[in-house]
Amino acid sequence: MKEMAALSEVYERLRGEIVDGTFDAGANLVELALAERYGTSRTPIREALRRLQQDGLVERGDRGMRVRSRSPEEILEIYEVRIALEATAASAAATRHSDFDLIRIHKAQSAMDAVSPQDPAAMASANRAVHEAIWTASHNGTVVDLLTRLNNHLTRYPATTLEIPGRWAEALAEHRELVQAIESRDADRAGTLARTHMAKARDLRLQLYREA
Amino acid sequence: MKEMAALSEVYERLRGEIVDGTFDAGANLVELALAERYGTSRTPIREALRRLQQDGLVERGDRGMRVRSRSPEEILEIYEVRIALEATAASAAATRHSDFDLIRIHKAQSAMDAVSPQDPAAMASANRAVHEAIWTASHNGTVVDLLTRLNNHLTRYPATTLEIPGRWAEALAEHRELVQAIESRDADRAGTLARTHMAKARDLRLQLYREA
DNA sequence: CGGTATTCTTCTGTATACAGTCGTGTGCAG
DNA sequence: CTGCACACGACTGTATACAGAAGAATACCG
Repeated sequence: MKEMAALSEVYERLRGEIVDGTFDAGANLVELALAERYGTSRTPIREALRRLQQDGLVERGDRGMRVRSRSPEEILEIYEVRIALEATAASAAATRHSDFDLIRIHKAQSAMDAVSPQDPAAMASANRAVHEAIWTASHNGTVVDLLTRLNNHLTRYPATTLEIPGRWAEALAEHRELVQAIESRDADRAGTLARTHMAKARDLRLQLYREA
Repeated sequence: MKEMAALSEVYERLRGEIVDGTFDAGANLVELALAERYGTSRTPIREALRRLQQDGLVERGDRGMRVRSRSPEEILEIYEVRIALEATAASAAATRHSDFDLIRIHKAQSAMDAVSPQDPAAMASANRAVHEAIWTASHNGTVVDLLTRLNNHLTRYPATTLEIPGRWAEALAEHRELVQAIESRDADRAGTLARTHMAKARDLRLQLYREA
């Protein structure tokens, strides 16, 4: 195995392991332990931690850094922002999409259609791919960037709303409608559909909290 | 002079000097030079640079870091996002503001009324204070955080739209209307007003480009 | 046996050393 | 005078050394 650029390498791995729950919320991140884990010195670790701090994934405790934990209220706050940004992305995509953007969106959509509704990981990732294709079609790098980061916070909480009975089919239908609006360059409609699509996701998340 | 926590100290100073134009766009940031400038070693400098990189204020060049420059297109992209987020903040503020939030907003507003329309720096900062008071009233930390960062990118470009003849009075009027909507807890109206207020700012920015 | 003071350990923040890279300038040959 | 090669200088990426802070463990005294 070749030694990679430890700089972004460490950042990506650490981010991944925080998002996928390897380190759970509130866990103390000890630099030396991480250095050993990733086979580097403390220096690249510290830089990765600073970047993650800026992402809001990690915060300073009394002693060093720890994985930031998010209250249910904060999760809902994040959804509120995501709703607004997804709507913005969708209507921008309706206005500015290229022909190739549509190809990407359709591809992601068919992939999502083909996923077995029994495989939560595949479902989550296919769903995400569709959204990302739409973001890209917005041709607004800032929107893409912010939505990508928000997702780090939302995917950290395992239970996807897509696993709720009936939600998968519903999401597929909502995507279809949304994509259609984008294709026909109806910006207002695309924005509205994206908004209600994401608002539903937020409500379902709330539902999950209610039941738990 | 007491030696401060160099960690966040250096980050803040460097961010400030990038935003206010001390280092202009595209400038090469040499670690050793910065270390000398701030009287520390390279270590805190590097960590500040990593955080700024994550903020999008700085990017990796072939050789080290340089101040990221933004094309006019990108500036407009950022406005697009800001419009959406300001609308979100305003309608959230209408829904969730506390009594004290209103006090803060009114204070900022009177301060803005009292500013001489001859002093661009004071105008910009008073205007910003009003917006920040509204952000705070949204009680959505994520929105506040994102808007704060977007502002780093927008304030970097000196010419404020507020200096355009007639715009100052207009902005004051728009603020008044917006605050009124927030006070009367009319979320839809607050969102719409914020949206058009910011959209106007974007259009004026575009106007500035057109003339330049 | 309980509480408090003190030492010990651990870990971070900062500085510095070292190696590798990239660009640049200089010297040598044609 | 020009082209190429080589060497030098400047900077980053990575590792490590050192000091100080904060918590934990322990010992001492009531």
